[in-house]
Amino acid sequence: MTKFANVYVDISYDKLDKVFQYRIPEGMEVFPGLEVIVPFGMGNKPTKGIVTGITDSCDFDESKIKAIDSIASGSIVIESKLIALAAYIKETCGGTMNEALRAVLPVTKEVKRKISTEVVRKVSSDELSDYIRECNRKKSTAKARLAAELLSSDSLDKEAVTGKLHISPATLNAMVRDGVIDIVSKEVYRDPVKGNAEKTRDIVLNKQQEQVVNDFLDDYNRGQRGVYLIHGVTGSGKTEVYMSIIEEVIKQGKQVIFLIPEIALTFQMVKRFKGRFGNRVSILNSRMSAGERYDQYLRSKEGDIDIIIGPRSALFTPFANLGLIIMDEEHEGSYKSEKTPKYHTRNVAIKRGQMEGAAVILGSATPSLETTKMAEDGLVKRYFLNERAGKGEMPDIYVADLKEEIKAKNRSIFSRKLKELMEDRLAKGEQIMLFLNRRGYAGFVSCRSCGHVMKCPHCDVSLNYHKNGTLMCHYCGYTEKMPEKCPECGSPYIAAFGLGTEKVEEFVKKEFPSARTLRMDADTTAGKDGHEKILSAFANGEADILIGTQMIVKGHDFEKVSLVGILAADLSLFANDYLASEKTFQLLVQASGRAGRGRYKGDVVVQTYHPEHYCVEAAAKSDYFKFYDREMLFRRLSGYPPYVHLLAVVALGKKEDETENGSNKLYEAVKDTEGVRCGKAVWAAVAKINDIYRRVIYIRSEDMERLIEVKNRLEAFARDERELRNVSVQFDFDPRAGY
DNA sequence: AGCACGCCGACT
DNA sequence: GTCGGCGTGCTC
Repeated sequence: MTKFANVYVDISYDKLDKVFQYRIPEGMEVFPGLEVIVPFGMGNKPTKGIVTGITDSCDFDESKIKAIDSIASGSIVIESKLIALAAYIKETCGGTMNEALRAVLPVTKEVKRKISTEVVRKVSSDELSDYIRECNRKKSTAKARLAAELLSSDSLDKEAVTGKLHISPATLNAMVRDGVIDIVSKEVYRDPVKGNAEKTRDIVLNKQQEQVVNDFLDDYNRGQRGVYLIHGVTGSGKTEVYMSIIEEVIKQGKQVIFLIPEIALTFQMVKRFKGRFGNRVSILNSRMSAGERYDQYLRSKEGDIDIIIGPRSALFTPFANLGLIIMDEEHEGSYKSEKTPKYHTRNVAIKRGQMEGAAVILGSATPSLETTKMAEDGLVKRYFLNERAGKGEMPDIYVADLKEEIKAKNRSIFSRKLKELMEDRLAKGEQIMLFLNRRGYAGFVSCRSCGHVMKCPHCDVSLNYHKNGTLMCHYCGYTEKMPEKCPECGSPYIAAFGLGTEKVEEFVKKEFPSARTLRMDADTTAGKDGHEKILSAFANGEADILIGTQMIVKGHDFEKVSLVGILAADLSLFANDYLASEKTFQLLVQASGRAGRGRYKGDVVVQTYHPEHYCVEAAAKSDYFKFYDREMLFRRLSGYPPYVHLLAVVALGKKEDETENGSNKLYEAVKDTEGVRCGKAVWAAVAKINDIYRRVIYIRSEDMERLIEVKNRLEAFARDERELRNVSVQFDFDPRAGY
């Protein structure tokens, strides 16, 4: 009987996002997940597509059905489980199936296996010693050199032999003829994990950690596969708990996905894991080469590794028998995809866990409100770790009221308390981290005469001043020279306001001339291993003070840091964003967590104009639940997640009027939907980015299903409505970014 | 997206 | 009279 295949044609175009049916030719073996070449369109252009299903009958005019051309060579077979996961992502997050398929496919094409050539010794050590003597007698120094090297190891990499040892191919051939060596080529996996494993020390769990491990494994061994939260203070040893659990899970022949929020954290995590689990651990991320990625994909499929470590894309590693997904620092915003489909890794991880019978562990010192709410609602089993595991004590946290500093005529960016502690630490040779949430030299540039603010011509934001005399847009990267006079009124009194990391560095150099500084922000980490270089330089003690943005607070563990200064807590606290308090709280707690991880007692200074803000107060006392209760009250009263679900419908267009008009049409189409509350279409806070205009509609409902229905209706509407043909519509459920 | 069909301006 | 402009519509 003729069979038909449902094929998603791999063209990244929204309006083509549906299955096409093709006849499967006699004798061709086709199954879901396979990539095939099909004739497409009037020109029967050979086009790659992904088979998502096989049917006996077709729902289309059979005379128009074409046959599959061939099976795509060198393609990746997607597990059918991952296709189902892609369908889930498409349904719950919006976007096209093609986009969802691409999201679950960290590897898209086969890359030729790397061939490694080795020089292998063929004779015993004794015979080899004789051979060396013989060579020396004949003055065959090259042969003797290689043979001597082979005394201590059975085989050597050919590249090293021809390179480091300066052995010519002719010599090698002669030695093959002499019968002492062989040259062997074999396919190997590329190893993306450079550097050596951290030496393993025996990890002794404290009582709290042990309890968590035991309780989890009790559940696990009974076949229970739920979602767990480990809420542990910074330094409480969550990683040791994870590793003990992982050890047991892989003993049962299952595999583990370990998610981290950022690629930059891979290195230090993988070092610890390699020490414990050897080469059964690997990594997967977008900075790896296509070949490296392909190999890790293959290794996971073929059962060559048990643990994969990586950012959110690693969630889609094709393990045969997935037993556990761990999401470290689960509160981090980077777990939400910023491009369509805008899925949250947590939701997809929980879904994959359910689909494949794997447990999910979420870990954080400052869990997201969503997760804590799930725990309070009994949907997530929660463990607390409230003491530091090692010798480190919790740091003392001082809040410096910047209003008081002004009253005391302190014009420095450092409060008196911070300055005093910095001097103390510099004198003792301990390290300091200074955190400021704004890169560049200063903030916006404006004219003191007329108030004109320098803005990006492509985006609806002000330009930031950088020290080399350029103005830069932090949205699109546009730069221009700092003008000498105001382009509006001609006044020379045009100047930069506000404080950025570059300027902080300058202040430090002025006030602490002997201190060595390092700066880490988007500008200094642009290169390939930018993060790593700066972090390892700091870890090696090449600087006394590390100055940086967000990125310095994430999970790094520096023994000698005993002081953390948060220069302007208000910068993120008063961002125009319902997540401002949550982000600030997490930041303050995580940043404080960097202090006093080793044998030095840590101090933290938080500088703010609003010491009475609940977010600052709770962070200063490290009181998560004080913050949680206040913030949940705010979310409930103002109608924000996790109390309700929020859907941002974003209309994007090249023309201002088309975008405005189109978004208004979208609003008209949904405004009377039952069970949802729909805001009018308004200009996004940043109304233009990269010359694309942005309008937004916020829709709220307690019921996620309702919002998904709304999304489906709007997707269909946008596809069919003429006035939306030049406007693209994107969906963002429970957005973590403001629009 | 691509590609073809289709109905209006400046060219051999 | 025709070559080609890209608006519109379709792709199993």
